[in-house]
Amino acid sequence: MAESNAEARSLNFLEEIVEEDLKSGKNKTILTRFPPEPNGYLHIGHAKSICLNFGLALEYGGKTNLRFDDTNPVKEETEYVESIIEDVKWLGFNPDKILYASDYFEQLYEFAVKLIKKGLAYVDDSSSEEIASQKGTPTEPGEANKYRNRSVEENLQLFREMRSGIYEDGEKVLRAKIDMGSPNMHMRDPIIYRIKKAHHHRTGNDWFIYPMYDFAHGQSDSIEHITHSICTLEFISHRPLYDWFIEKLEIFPSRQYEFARLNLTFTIMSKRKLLQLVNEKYVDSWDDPRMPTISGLRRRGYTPESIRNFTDRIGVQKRDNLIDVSLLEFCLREDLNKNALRKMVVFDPLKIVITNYPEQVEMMTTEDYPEAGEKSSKREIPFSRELYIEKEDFMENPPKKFFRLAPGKSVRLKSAYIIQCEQVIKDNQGNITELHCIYFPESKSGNDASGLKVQGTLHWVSKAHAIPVELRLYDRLFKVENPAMEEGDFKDYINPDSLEINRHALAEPSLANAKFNERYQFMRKAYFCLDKDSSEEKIIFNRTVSLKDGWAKEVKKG
RNA sequence: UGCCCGAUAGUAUAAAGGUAGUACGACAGAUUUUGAUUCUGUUUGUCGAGGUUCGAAUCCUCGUCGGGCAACCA
Repeated sequence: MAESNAEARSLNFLEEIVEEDLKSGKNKTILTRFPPEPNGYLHIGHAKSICLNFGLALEYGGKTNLRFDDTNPVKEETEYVESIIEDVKWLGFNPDKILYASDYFEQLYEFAVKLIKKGLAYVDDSSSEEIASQKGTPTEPGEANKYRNRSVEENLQLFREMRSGIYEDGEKVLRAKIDMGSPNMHMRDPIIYRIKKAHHHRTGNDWFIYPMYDFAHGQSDSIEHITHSICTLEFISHRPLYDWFIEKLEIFPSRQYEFARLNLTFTIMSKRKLLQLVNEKYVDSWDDPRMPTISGLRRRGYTPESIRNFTDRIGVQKRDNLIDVSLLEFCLREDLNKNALRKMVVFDPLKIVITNYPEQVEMMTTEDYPEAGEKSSKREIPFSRELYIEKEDFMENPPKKFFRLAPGKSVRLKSAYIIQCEQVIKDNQGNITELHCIYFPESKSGNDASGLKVQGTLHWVSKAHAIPVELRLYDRLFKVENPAMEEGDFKDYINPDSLEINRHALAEPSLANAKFNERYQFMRKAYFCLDKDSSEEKIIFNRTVSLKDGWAKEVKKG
């Protein structure tokens, strides 16, 4: 992956660390890991972490494990495990190994015993409230309690009993004996094992005690010989603890490095809030195309390529950030522009009759991938006397800069003829019902001998051949840039117009064979993909992202 | 009023004591059988005050501002 043509490419801080460790001989090779807790679906923020961890390993010839941090049985489910594995693979990465912290429960238990034997851990009978109050606050030191001085033998006995299941949840915990006066809250004798008589998604009912994050994560890293354990900023204050356990347990010295998590405008990244949106029906599901989840983005039509590209461009640093969603959309369009099949779909049909065109069907040839130029595959589209164009592409009294159809004005119909509007037909209420136009036979696309010049080109479908489709038009989920930072409930800022369903759109006939793995550009409108709700009777497309609309901008300016 | 992170255009991200650059956005223009794409140009920045130095975004000091830390969550 190294850039050969840019030897002076600047490195991000993680790449610098890795290069230094490789150069100094500290590591011969690197091993990273992506460590999700299977308690929810992955989102675009996780994609940044995945790309970072896998990307770093790929760049320096190392490997990456996918390891589930499954130490809290009450929150974790195999449904989440499966979705996470699928999402990582969809993004284009292959874990060297798929592992689980729960695989190490026995070993972790032995680590705890070792700590007790060294006089560095003790069983505490205090209640959760007592422990909290004894812990002090960030500005006041904590204080030791009477259990802190239990003998090694007694601690060993008690810890064994905790495992055996004779105590109930909350009766006892195992704590590391460090420093109740530490300015770092995490060093004030952190709890490392608690009793939870719960069913675990993998170990079933084998265990009554489970290790806490701080006594599982670093240890798992060490067991796997992870060289660079990359996590988000909020774990910085855990690092002294991470290192303390490695030192006292005398195990492989994995090292932790922290980066700033991704924040994106007009959405939220909290798993808890995302779960709330699903549970309270603000969205249909975890993979609702409005969700920032990987599965939502996938269903929306995002490509793995565009997401990987995006994470490359945003870089990685330790400062908080809020990235403009327009950058994500730029990366998406960049990819789709190259790879989406062009199609014609009329969203809001207006009938036109070509009065001088015979009652016949003529097949027009058009390119599937205009960006590919001559190499593009081609397809044929039926053209006939009665067509539909977009309502918004006609104006009876157009402003000067309107390049589309108007009485007496002419435009080209994409890949077909130039037409001129002769007559506007209205109903009793004065609504425009159809347009009568004439076409110029000499102007046929590909061998235009008319010499006519037009300012606009419109998309169209043939009335007799068009097929009805449903379009789901998605917009941003929130009305404000940073919902998480607003006053009050984040749900008050949900965009009520985040989904608009169009049931009267008409598509060119080739779309009857739309495929799930294909991306489309409905010309002059937006990129779309087939939705999984589609059936034989109803073809449904999701709008992935709109095309940039220079005209809309012009209109807005007035 | 403890400890720990951090601060470069609107948003991100480079510059490792020596010309503040790049991308996205915005704006203007060219091209265009998609008002798309492409291309060209313009715009805007080192949190503040001191210090070290021939020279500071970079090193030091003191501030200011933002974030994190007091789950038997991860």
